[in-house]
Amino acid sequence: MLDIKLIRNEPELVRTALRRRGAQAEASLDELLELDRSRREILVVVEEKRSLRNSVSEEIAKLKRDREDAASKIEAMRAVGEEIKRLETELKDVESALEEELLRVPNLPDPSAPDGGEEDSVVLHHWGTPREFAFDPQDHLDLAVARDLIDMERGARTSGSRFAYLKGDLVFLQFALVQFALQRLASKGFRPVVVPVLVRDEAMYGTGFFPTDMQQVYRVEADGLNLVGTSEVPLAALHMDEIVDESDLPLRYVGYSSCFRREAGAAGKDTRGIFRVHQFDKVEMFSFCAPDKSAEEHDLMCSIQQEILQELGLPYRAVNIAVGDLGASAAKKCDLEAWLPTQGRYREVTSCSNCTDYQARRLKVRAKGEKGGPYLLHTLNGTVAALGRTIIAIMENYQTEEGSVEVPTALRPFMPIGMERIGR
RNA sequence: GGAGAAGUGGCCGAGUUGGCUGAAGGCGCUCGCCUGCUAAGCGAGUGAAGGAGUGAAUGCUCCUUCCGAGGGUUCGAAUCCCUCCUUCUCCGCCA
Repeated sequence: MLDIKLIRNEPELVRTALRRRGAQAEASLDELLELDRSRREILVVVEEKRSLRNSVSEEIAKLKRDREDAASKIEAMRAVGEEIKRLETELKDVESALEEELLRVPNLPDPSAPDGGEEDSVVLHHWGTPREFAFDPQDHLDLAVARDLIDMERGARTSGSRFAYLKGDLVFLQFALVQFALQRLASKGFRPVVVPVLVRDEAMYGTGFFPTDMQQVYRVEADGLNLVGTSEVPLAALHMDEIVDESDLPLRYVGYSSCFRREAGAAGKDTRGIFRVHQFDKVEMFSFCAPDKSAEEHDLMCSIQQEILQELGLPYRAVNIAVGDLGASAAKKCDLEAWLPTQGRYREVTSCSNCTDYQARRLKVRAKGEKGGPYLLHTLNGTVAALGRTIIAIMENYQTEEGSVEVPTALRPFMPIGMERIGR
């Protein structure tokens, strides 16, 4: 959420920034300003009346204590009370309309995010050299099906399309990745957290997934809860409504959870294998930091992501995502795309966003300390390991001619003893 | 799921014949004083949100709201009524 005061005082600055996201992002700006104006107009009147009521009520109390007659004042205040009630209703209507509009306005993009849509994202650099195969490489699903490591048919029978069973040694690989990722991040000061995956609406609104991306979310209507699409949601909500001590910053967490996405609108896209499924597991890092430190923090998180792919020996490229492709809450986002030999291209495996104070304002996450305060923090999130996609990248890049998969050396300490190869 | 109890400021904790309590008292914290050091002691300060006014500015003045959340009763509610949420205890069930 944007600061209404910023919109009020610098409407043109906001308009210009939002225009980069597209016409509809700035569409509600004028209506918003009008609602804000009328809110303050009504507020002034209400407060005057309340002030009057307060002082007269005191007089009434005094008269009653002295056992004098207060009937005429009480009678007068009855009318004022009704007037206040009427104005309060009016005020509340305006305020909820304002709130509703405000919740739909996306974050202001960072100047360093490139203009344009998906195709305008800027490749920052490459790492690693895609392997030359002396044979025809197979894709992850062929490799896995041959050894019954991924079962899409039965997944579909049980749960529908885009659900899978992961089986056998691939399960060990997944948990090796989890251990590797968690330990690496913990050693860098990120506190491991297993998060709730069912969350209240507040957490969804607070992180900016509601109302914009409601159609992507599985909802458990009976309990009014939502399945999270990423542990970013419960991690961000961890400090909801809190004023933390500035000296504890930055607060760094690494979460592990299953993630659930409806993938509405992705029909026909990436239908093969487990590249795009409704349920996958992910290790995610999250940071709350001081507002003047978030650019630095973003760099740190991006470098951690790269370090991990490098240790896994997966060739990748880093991409600065264009404004049109940013989520509502991100001011800036960088993806890492790993090389998939059978697709002959780089595909997204991690993503790292700086949400500035957008989520913090919605969630009311603040700090105070020497700098004074309470002031809003900045929040950042980044993938450490999206297990499904990382497994795909490992399988495809580390496959052997006979169809087994070598385990990257970095993961071997976390595999069953002696297991250096999967599917032999 | 059933039966009870409770939710007040950073923390503990007063506050039920509704009115002068944003909130006693204590702890903690900050600043100052004092003291070889430390401890103790003394003094002052110490919640948040919104709005109006004022200033070049760090600000300052005033008002409103907030005692788990939302409604209601009343001239007036932390105090009375209703709904919801959360926590605790006991029982049942269960990974």
